[in-house]
Amino acid sequence: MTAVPRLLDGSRSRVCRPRPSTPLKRNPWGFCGSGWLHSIRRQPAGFPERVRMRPLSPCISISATPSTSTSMVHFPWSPPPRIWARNVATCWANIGAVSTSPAAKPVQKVLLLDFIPSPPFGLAQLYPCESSAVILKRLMLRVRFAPSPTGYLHIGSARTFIFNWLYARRNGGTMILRIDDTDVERNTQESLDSIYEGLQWLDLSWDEFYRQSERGELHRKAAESIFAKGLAYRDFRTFTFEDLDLSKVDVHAKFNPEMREMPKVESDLRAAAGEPFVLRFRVPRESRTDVTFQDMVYGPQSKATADIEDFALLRSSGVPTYHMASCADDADLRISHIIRGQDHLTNTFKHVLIFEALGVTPPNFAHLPLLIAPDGSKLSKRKHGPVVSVTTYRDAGFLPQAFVNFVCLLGWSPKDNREVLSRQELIDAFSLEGINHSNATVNFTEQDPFDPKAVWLNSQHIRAVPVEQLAEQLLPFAAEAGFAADRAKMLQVTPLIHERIQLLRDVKTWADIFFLDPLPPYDSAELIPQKGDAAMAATVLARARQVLGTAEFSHDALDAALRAAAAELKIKTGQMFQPIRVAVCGRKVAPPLFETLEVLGREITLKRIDQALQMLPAPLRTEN
RNA sequence: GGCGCUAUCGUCUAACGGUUAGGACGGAGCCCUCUCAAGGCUCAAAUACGGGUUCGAUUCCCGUUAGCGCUACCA
Repeated sequence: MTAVPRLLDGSRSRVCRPRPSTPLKRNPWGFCGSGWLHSIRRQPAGFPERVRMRPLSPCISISATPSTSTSMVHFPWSPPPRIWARNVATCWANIGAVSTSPAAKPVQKVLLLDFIPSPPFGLAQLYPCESSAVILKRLMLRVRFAPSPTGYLHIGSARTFIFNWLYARRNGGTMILRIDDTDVERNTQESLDSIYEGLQWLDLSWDEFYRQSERGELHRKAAESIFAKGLAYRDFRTFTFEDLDLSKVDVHAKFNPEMREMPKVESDLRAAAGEPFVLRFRVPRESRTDVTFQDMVYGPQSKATADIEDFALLRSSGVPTYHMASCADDADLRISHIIRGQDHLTNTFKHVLIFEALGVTPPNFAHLPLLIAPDGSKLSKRKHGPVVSVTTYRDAGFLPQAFVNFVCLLGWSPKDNREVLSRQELIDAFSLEGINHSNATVNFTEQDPFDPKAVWLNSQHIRAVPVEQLAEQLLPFAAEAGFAADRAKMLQVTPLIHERIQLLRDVKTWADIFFLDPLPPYDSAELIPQKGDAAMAATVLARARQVLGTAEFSHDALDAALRAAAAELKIKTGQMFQPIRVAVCGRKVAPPLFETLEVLGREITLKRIDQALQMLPAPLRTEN
């Protein structure tokens, strides 16, 4: 009970401005009631229409007028329970960055003890051991994925999204997608499209959307406020990245004493004269010896202020740097947990300083071990090409759930020896404690672009897909392979290849025999059975032709008839079946024979046997 | 160069300071079987190195080595 007001007392800075709330026209979850939809997912312009039309999937939404005493809250984790709660709307408006209803009054003392559940959906049912304070904390949990659109979505960034997403979904928090597109020159629309495309394929949702380029004003204001507090200074020197020799340069050389200690009058004068400058953070070195924070994965971290250079906040063009923009946004959006790649671990010391300068308590940090290539280098599109792109996996016929499964196992483990996990199982099992500290290698080669474990996981997930659904998913890959496949035919074929394919594109190599006519040419030597000769092959096929001319084309009937024929010819079943298989499939490796014949039908079967017979010398009369 | 992070089979990983160091993928072999796949069984395969602390170290501490990251008016 004491913890809650502390969370609500407004100790965090309120840089954000209220956004207008949207009147609720149609409640996507089917419960009625007039009121306001407090969580709106803003859609970027040029957003793919299909995604745009999907129902909102906000993490929490409250529908009620804040003035009424009863509100309804929707929790997104499944199964979605509905909980009656009181005063949550005002409470949320007060604490959240999502939106502020004009009618919402700041209520300091909103206790979630007011969060009185009424039957049949009691909080006790949901969280038998948890207090309201814990639940409030869950509601306030906000994570973000902040890619910069400078290339396609690759496997590493997808993993970062997924870990954020799992954490939000596991704990009932809010997932935010923020495009960090401040570097105008390097950003491309294609890259943005690729990110959407990848996330859409993976069926990963987010609850709020922002574009950093639209929030420049906020970032600049934040930088100004730091400058106003005397925590930053103007640096009028100019040098380029090329001037720097990283192997020799010493941070101490970048303290810029002459700029750092420049009298304010002089600085103001030169700025007023229009001299360009970079705004640098004045890292406090006198008042403290080190910067510390607690990383939820790597544990306590600390670094001497003497080893942190006076980094830039604003470029000479006035455009905020990444550090500035990112922190200003994280503060404004009330990000509670920053989950990102370990390459930002050392940057975090700077970020902590920025948050403090902004007067904000730094969020929680969790850094993820990096994904690296087999040669130990960081995954990069330039060096490793499309093998690291998410769309490459999609186009090869990975199932999104298998991809997510695979990627989660890189640097994280449920610790109970489970490997094949459904999306829901991942959500249930996910925790930051399970993340380990060392980089993980994605095992790919030139010849084989996919990690064998990813392929195996995919085959496992394929086997879990119902036949009808799999057939449907196979259709585009069949079309890609040039097969004239329709639904009905595919439905017949799918069971035969279901547990033989590892990637959806394998339909091309396994199912061709059902769609191609005539068969691609093959070597007639293939027709000769083990321990047999061409004569035996010819005999077998001639006999098979007779039998199949009359037999009923069902599995059991074919089984009985062909086994009987083998016994009659006094040869092994294998010797009997193999020539038939090759005649019908054009190769030795194929789905089981009787099922195959059944699907192919009498006409095609006989035609293919005839063709095979023509490739062989005339059958010998072996009857007597 | 400085600073930070990391180190278990080929790869992904498990192991309150006490295990014959476990599992999975991949590899090899056997069984099953109309080929393939699946399934069953078996095998090979790891605590980077050197010092401590401890009755006992994969685990804690120090050093070495190696890898990665940051060190930009990139993100």
